[in-house]
Amino acid sequence: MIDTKEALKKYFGFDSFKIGQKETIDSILRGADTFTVLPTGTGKSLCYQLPSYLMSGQTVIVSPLISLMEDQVSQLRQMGEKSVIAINSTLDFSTKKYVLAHLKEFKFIFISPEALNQEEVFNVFKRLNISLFVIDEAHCISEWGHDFRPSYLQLKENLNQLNQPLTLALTATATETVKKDIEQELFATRDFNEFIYSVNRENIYYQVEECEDKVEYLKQFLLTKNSPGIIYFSSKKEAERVAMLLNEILPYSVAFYHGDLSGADRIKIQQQFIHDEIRILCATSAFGMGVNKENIRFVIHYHLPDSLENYVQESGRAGRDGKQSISIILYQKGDERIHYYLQDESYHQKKDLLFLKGKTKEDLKKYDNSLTDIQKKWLNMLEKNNWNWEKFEQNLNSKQFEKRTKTQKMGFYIENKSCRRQSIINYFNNHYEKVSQEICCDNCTPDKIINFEEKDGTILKKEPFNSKELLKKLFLI
DNA sequence: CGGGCCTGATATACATCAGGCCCGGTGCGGTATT
Repeated sequence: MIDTKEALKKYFGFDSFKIGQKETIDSILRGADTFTVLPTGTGKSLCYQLPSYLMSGQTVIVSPLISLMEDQVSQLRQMGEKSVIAINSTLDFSTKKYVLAHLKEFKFIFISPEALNQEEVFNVFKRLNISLFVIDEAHCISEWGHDFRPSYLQLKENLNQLNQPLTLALTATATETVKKDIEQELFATRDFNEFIYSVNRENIYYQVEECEDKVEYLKQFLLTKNSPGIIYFSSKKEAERVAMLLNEILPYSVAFYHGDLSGADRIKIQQQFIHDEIRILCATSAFGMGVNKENIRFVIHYHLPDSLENYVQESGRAGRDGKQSISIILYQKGDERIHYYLQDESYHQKKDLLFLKGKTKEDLKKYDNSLTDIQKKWLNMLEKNNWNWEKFEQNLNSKQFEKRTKTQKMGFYIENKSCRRQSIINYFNNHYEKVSQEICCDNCTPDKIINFEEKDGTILKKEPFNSKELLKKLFLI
């Protein structure tokens, strides 16, 4: 038996494992497919990096974001690992050709599910010697696979064609739905080990505020604070509007972050936030995955999150350093309707596709220009699945219903008068876990004063460059 | 889905209301073109 502890010291310089790591690594080294759920973002990459060093073949890591891949690549390179590459659209044509021709020489290969499904790429993967196939942020299969990023549902077929390599799925979100989807899509015909750790984040206080004037609430809250925080919005415009407003009245920088920003702006703002040059970020759900900022003291939801899964992901970005932090949802009746709309919207896009049923390939070419991106991808998938419309329509209806139900449950959480922490834990199906904390939530311990400010926190001066940048953006619209 | 806003009709000189319209998240990709 391999001494994993010795390997940990040798390759990473650590003396002991963090929670969940040893169990996961031992399982992989025994040759068992593994599904691991760890609550925070820290320490998950070691779960595949260490076994990778102890096995002779190559490790493939499927990752949802280019920025995530690049983080991991540079982290490995910093450790002195040269044999690492990310395959995605940032590679230019000739580099990509070169990399594919020499892919056998790389130990760690990061790739997006879309890139993996390009024919010329996948053909190369078939000839690799894959000792471990990792799906990082595996909840994306359930969250995005059914509509937003259908390539995630191709992984099942990819694994088949690669002769079922040893597979590891990693995530921080594991409701029954997510687990079911991952089981079905990745481990359908195989036994696998499952390691699920509590979602409870003891150092986060949970609070819900029903309020008419959310901006006023924010002003009151923020004027007495001096710590880094994120405010989540379900609309890009509103995130920008509130960021501008707060930037005027607060003595430090507030910026906004959403999917319309260019890649360069995203990187810049994220870096400034990580280095405390920007103190508060008004963001949509575009922000956060893979962001390792330890000292975020509060996460406020200006709008209702669309599900407890996403709420836990987003609020969980507070207090990575283990210090007392707070998560507040500002709720106003009707906040949920945008989610219902957006869920309908993606449903209707699928429904619009149904009129293509029965048409020949030649017929379909005529419509090609009028189809949305996502519709084209569905057509692509349907073709690969021999035009199984029946299955397609069934999925369409059940996924729509599932998403709506999740938003409704988020609404129940708001109204709930019992312990919020316990509600979250129950939702993630850890019913046997009973919590009781001195500092817990607004329902359990409303009288406890939450002091999460650093005593010696100094107010950094405003970055003039950045506020100018924000103003420029506003006037360009 | 549903709140907010504009428009036009009504009925009568200033306001009210019905009806229509608008708006809203997440990312891969080598799309074709100035």
